[in-house]
Parts: sequence; C-alpha cells; structure tokens
Amino acid sequence: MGEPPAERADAARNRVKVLAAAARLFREKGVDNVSMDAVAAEAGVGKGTLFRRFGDKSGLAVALLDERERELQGAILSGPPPLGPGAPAGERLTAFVDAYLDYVLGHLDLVRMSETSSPGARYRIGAYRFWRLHVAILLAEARPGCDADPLAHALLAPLAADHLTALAGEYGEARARAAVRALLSC
Amino acid sequence: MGEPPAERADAARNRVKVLAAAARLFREKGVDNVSMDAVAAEAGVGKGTLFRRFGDKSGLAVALLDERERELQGAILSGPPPLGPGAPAGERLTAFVDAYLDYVLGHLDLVRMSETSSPGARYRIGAYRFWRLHVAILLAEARPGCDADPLAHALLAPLAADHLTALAGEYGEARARAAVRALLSC
DNA sequence: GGATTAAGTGGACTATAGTCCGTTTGTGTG
DNA sequence: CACACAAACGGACTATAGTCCACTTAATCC
Repeated sequence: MGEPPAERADAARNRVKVLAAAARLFREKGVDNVSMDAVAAEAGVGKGTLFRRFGDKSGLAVALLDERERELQGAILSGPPPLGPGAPAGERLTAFVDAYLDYVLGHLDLVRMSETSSPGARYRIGAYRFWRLHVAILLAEARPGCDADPLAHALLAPLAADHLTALAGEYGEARARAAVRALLSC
Repeated sequence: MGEPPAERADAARNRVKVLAAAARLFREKGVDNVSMDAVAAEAGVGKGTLFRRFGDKSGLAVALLDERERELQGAILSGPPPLGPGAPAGERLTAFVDAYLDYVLGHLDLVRMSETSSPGARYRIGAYRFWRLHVAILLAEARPGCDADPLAHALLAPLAADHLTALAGEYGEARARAAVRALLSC
C-alpha cells in the first residue's frame, strides 16, 4: 500500500529524450541499422543510462510500441464488438487475429526487434501474457474440451514477427494474412 | 557439369576436429555457455577457419545436427508408413509432427541455436524447406481447397525451437506435445 | 537553506560474433 | 621433383550488446 516511488525529474527528461531520439533514428535509418550506442549518442545520454532505463534492445522497442499496444488492449477489453466484448467467441477470435495482424504488420521491424533481440524474448514480454490469456479465454468458450491454455500458445506462434516476416516476404501480406486466419476456421 | 572440387585434406581434418571439439564442449558446458572462440581454441584452429567452414553459429549447429536430420528425412522419404509413404495424408501428418517433436525436443538447445542465432535464421536453413514442402504436400492431399503452401508455414510455426522451449518449460513436454498435435485434429 | 540519501548518470570496460587479409599449405602439372 | 596457384589458415581487428562503479543530482527532512 505504499505509493509508487515517483520518477525523478532528470530521469523523466532523459526517458523522453531517448524515446524521441530512437524514433527519429529508426525512421531515418531503419530499425536494423541503429545501434544502442547511436541511440545514446543521439539522445545525448550515456550508455549506462539507456540500459538502466530500458533493460535491453527489446525493452526499448517495447517502450516505443507501448502506446499502440495499449490501444489494441483497450479495444479488446472495452471497445465495440466483435473485437470487444459482446460478440460470440469465434467471431471475437477472428477479429483479434485481424487486429493483431494490423498491429504487427504495421510495425514489423520494431515488433521483430522486441521479440528476437534474445532467444525467448517474445515470451517474456508482458503483453504476450495478455494476448495469450485473451485467446485462451476465447478458445475455452469456442471449443470446450480443448486444452485451451497451451493451444492459445500454439495459435499465437504463427503470429510471431519473425514468422510473419518470412511469410509476408515470400507471399505478400494478403496471402500471409489469409493463411493465418485459415488456421482458425479449421 | 564439372566435378565438385574435392575438399582439401587439411580442411577435412579441421572440419572433424571442430565438430568433435564443439560436441565435447556443448556436452560439458551446455550449448549456451560456449563461445565460438572457445570452440576454435578447443579444436586448435583459428577463428577464421571456424567461420570460413561453418559460416556462423547457426551453421555450426546445423552441421552437428546433420546426421539426425538426415535420418528423419530418410524415414519420411522411404521409411515404413505412417511416417514414410503409403499411409493416408492425415495419418502421415500426425506421424510427422510426432517424429519432428522427438527430433527437436531431443536436441532442444542445439536446434534453438540453429534457429535463433540471428533473426530469420530458421527460415534460411535448408532443412526448413524440406519440412515445409513435405507438410504442404500432405496438406494439399488431406484438405483440398486450402492454400497449402503458406498454411504449411503456419503449421510449422509452433514447432519452432523457441516456441517449444517456452511451451515445454511452462507445461512440461507431454502437454506441449498434445497442444501441438491438437492443432492438426481441428 | 544545508545535510542526507537514494536514485540516477556516463563512459570505460568486458564479452562475443563475425570480417579481413597477409601467410602457409596442399595439389595438380611439366 | 620443382613450380604455380588456388584453397585454406589464423589471428588481429571491428562492431555491438550489455555490465560496472565512482561520481553527480534531485528530492526530503530538519
């Protein structure tokens, strides 16, 4: 029941500087061509500061994606159906996959960085737990009798940024989307 | 149609030395705790030699897995049904997933290294093409009308070493297996 | 407003993957 | 066998992620 210890003023200033610098560099040079050193230099902070605040490369990507991610989570929790509550589970599932594909394909490089900066990174991100729980709940309703929890895991696997990159690179976005959706209508 | 230029004697000698050293170190210290420098030193070759021969870390892992991989591929192409030819496509698909899970879960760390050493590595490995083609052919037969090729891609996604590591770590091997198989019986 | 202290800072340092290139060695040829 | 040359070698070098810690600074309390 203690207050959350407030962020110090210099820390807040630096967080903003880093996020702005990272966004700028990623836009200009492409996510894959920007090193953490470069981000620190562009932001005018030390390397130690950068890592203390964001943990690692993946953490920086997550912070940049945060806003869009919250939007999607908000729409799922309290937006209009079929993405939000109110529609049958099967339809919500399809709507979720569509919306999630929009989100990932819209920021493919960043999401990829957040998921592949180190092995297993994807499954350690807080948001992953959210998506998995949501899918598991819908699956449990749509297909009673299935082992919903691990099945949700398995269904999210083709939505990994690394997989979508390969799929979209080979077939284009449209066919990639269709293939992933097809898994649901089995 | 020239002969394949034979491997030089010193090169062959070094290839064997490196593979033996890598196998030994991986067994003793665990795949994740062995650097390429350490492998080169243990094998008594220079770093350049190591990389010239195997390309990168992922390539070294692939070379070490080569034998087991060929075994599985042989069983698929010309072994007894249901893994080999002769059984209905649906049964062959299930048999493939089971056999593939045996293979990956039996060498999880090595396969993981081969798939995650760099983003997208999994999809660049030659063997991936084989698994994908096999699954696509079986899918085309088992479910006419589906877009078999990208669907095969999507079905292989939950079989990625990174995903299986997370799944098995959380639920144990048995439930992880069951969840992946359940995708097929949809 | 000065003292106290926990949080924050920055950059030198380490570890490691992967590159480069001058040197060595195996092999095929006269 | 000697020579020529392509192939292979090895280790110094670069790039980059991430750690560490001596120092600075913002907030708090009297």
